[in-house]
Amino acid sequence: MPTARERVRAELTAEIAGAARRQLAEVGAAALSLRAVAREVGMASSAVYRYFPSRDDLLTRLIIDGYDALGEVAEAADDPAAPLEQRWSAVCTAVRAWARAHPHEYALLYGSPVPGYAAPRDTVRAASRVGVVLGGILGEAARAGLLHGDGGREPGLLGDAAVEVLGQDAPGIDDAVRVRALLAWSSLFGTISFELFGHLVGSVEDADAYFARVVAELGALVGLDAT
Amino acid sequence: MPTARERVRAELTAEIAGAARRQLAEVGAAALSLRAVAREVGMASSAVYRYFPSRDDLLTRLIIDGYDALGEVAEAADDPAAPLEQRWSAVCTAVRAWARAHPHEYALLYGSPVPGYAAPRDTVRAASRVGVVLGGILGEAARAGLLHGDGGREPGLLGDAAVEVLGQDAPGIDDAVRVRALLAWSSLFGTISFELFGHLVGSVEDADAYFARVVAELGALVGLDAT
DNA sequence: CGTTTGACGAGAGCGGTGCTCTCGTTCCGG
DNA sequence: CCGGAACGAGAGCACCGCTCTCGTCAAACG
Repeated sequence: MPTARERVRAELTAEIAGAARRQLAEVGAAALSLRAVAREVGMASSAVYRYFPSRDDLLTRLIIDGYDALGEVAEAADDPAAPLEQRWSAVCTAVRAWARAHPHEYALLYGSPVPGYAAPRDTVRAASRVGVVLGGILGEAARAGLLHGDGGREPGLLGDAAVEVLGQDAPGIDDAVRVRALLAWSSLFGTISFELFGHLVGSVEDADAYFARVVAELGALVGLDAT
Repeated sequence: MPTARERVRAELTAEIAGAARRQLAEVGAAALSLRAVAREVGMASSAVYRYFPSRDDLLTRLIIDGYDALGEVAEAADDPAAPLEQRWSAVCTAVRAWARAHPHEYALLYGSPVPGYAAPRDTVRAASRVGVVLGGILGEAARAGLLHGDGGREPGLLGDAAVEVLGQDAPGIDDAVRVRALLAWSSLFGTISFELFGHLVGSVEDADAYFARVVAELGALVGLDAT
């Protein structure tokens, strides 16, 4: 049961974060100014420090919110009743659409990390949501017997997170499959980053069609094409 | 024939850029201060503006130098006499090693773009060097008859740059091969970025072994494994 | 050879930033 | 009811990018 004071504090904190998110969308993380945020909400700049100890903490909040927003988009785009390949494609496309709609926010999440590597716990939980959705699809494919590795196991290669997202008990899953899943995940965001950051200018004309091909190629890489 | 004045000017420009590069390696692009660079070279901050019109121009210079350094590393790592798969692996490994040795510089090149998308001409020429090396390997593979697409051609999908790096006249090259080449390129840097930016923490334990597997997987994706 | 012109370096200054400190006010809980 | 904590505002510090002005010095020109 939050007191009235805690309620209004939470509201003001959210209002500051909202103004900061608007600033972020306009000018990007590098140019985001705590003073400008304070002006937008009508406070003295020093008052903002009652709610966020520093500019980096404000950015960390925006990072967490961004991961959550992207994760929600990914979860909403996943229709468990649809065929696996279609689910994979839908989630990838939704992630790309969100990135194109929020380029500065995406750059904050997947571009150069600006604080000295952000706060661990809250950040990683929110950040993992997209990976959980994609991993869930691949895990279901494994349970359907679609995925095949070479049966090899290399202790010390991967971490717990990579093992758990696919489901430990699924048949046909080994380290080769897990590596391909991680690679597909990295490649999805690598492709989106290259598109957004301008590295594909001159090489790709029809970005939509190219991305569709990439998604299909990644699906085939992990083994989703063997329907 | 440069006059003496032009010579000393070029030297001072290079000295400023060198100090800036040192600053960049230490504190990163976001915290790079033109005034600190000026202090390091023993000049007034206003004097630096005689050589670089703005901080963004200084960063652009660092970007171009960085692309050139990385391109040189990639070219030096490519031994044309080696087997194709080994050449591919050697270049990828060299690129990753450079990135790990110069994380802030790498982040400046492949992280969030900081100026309003940098100057076009000089930047893209320097930036393309790594792609040219990788594309050259794949083009040679195509001329050796290793690469096979589906024969399809989708006009308006790709740009001239994607067509030229692989060599237009090589047999067996179609848009499917070119898409896979672009994907492998994006995936290489996506993997390196994920590693450097901390997105693989918890999922990958042995980063070296994981990267070796990824490189092999990407080589197989484009068709280099069919030796 | 003398003069002039232009490049150069230094300094002051402007508006902006992140952040700290102090000082009234206001409101909640014992 | 009253004391302490939370709060907002303002001043101030050090730093930033960038501009402007003003001596100086060297190269180029008559």
